[in-house]
Amino acid sequence: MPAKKIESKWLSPKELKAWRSYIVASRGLWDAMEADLAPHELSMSDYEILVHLSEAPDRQIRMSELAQSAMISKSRLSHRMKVMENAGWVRREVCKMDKRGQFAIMTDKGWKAIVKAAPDHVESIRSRFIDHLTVKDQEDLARIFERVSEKMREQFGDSCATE
Amino acid sequence: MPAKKIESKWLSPKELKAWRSYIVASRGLWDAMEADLAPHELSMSDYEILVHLSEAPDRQIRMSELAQSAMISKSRLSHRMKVMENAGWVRREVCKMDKRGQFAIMTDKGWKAIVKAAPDHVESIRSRFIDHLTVKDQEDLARIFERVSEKMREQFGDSCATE
DNA sequence: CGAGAGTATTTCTACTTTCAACAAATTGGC
DNA sequence: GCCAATTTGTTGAAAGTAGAAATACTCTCG
Repeated sequence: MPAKKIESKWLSPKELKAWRSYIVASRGLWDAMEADLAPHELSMSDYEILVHLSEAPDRQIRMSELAQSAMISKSRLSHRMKVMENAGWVRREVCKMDKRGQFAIMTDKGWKAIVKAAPDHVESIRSRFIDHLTVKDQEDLARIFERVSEKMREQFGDSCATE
Repeated sequence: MPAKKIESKWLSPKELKAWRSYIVASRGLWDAMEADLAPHELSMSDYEILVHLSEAPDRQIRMSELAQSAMISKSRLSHRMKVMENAGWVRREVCKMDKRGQFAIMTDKGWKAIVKAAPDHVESIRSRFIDHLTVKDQEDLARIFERVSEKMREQFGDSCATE
């Protein structure tokens, strides 16, 4: 049986514990932070979109780029943008250079919304996560997850295709 | 101003890096693992449900308990169970003792499905995550996320209320 | 016993997200 | 210049999800 890797042995206790703790905490953390953000009428995902938009030059950016940086599909971005457009936080404008393209543009109202939400969100990140880490922990986490991301990138181009 | 905490200062570079690396890697990891699991006609969430069900005594457990351990809402579990029931992986049976209740019961077919998927899933956990960690990393992660979970539990009972 | 309170689960409603087209515009070869 | 292939972004239908209301029991206590 010279086939694939037969090394699919089960996880050791330590490996299992690392994985389970990570997964369980992460799901809880996400839910808790969604809840923390809810008073601002924002989901974690919408917040992410707005942050990336707000960090773009002139607070405007092509839809595709935005989808990519926020790690969501184009169709999803399209749908969310429609909602946020109705809320008056963003507007869209065709790109002169490439008429297929659209620019997502953050409005003043959108800017104000994110500026208002940010301190609470930061406090949420702190109280739910950062405050329980030593500086060493922070460095370790950064190093570890940086590597995980890097390996994912080189591993397969697949699955990133958030098409 | 003795009010709440005004300490909502922004994150330090190290804090920010820890948070961003964690969030970015986690989203990528989740997507990649969903993709890895897809050939088995399973989502991460459904896999989780089946694992908890399979670990219950006699591979059967009350709906509420299952929802709680899999960290999903009851209505969602209800819906997924209907799907998995159609797939023949589980069945439901009223509880004799308390006729309000239902037991979720894993069928042989369900057991076979999870047994078949497990090795690939473990390989996925390894290749995407565990293989990039030293034993020290594993211990650190377990400790850190254990604490994060613990703090969430004691912090507020809210948001855990996956009611 | 029987009314009212409480519990377990499903169903209903209102989104949100995904998936598979689709139109429009651009690109590149010939 | 012309046509096929690709890229950009949108859309509508289908699937998924959360939370409230509905349903069907059980329990408590007078």
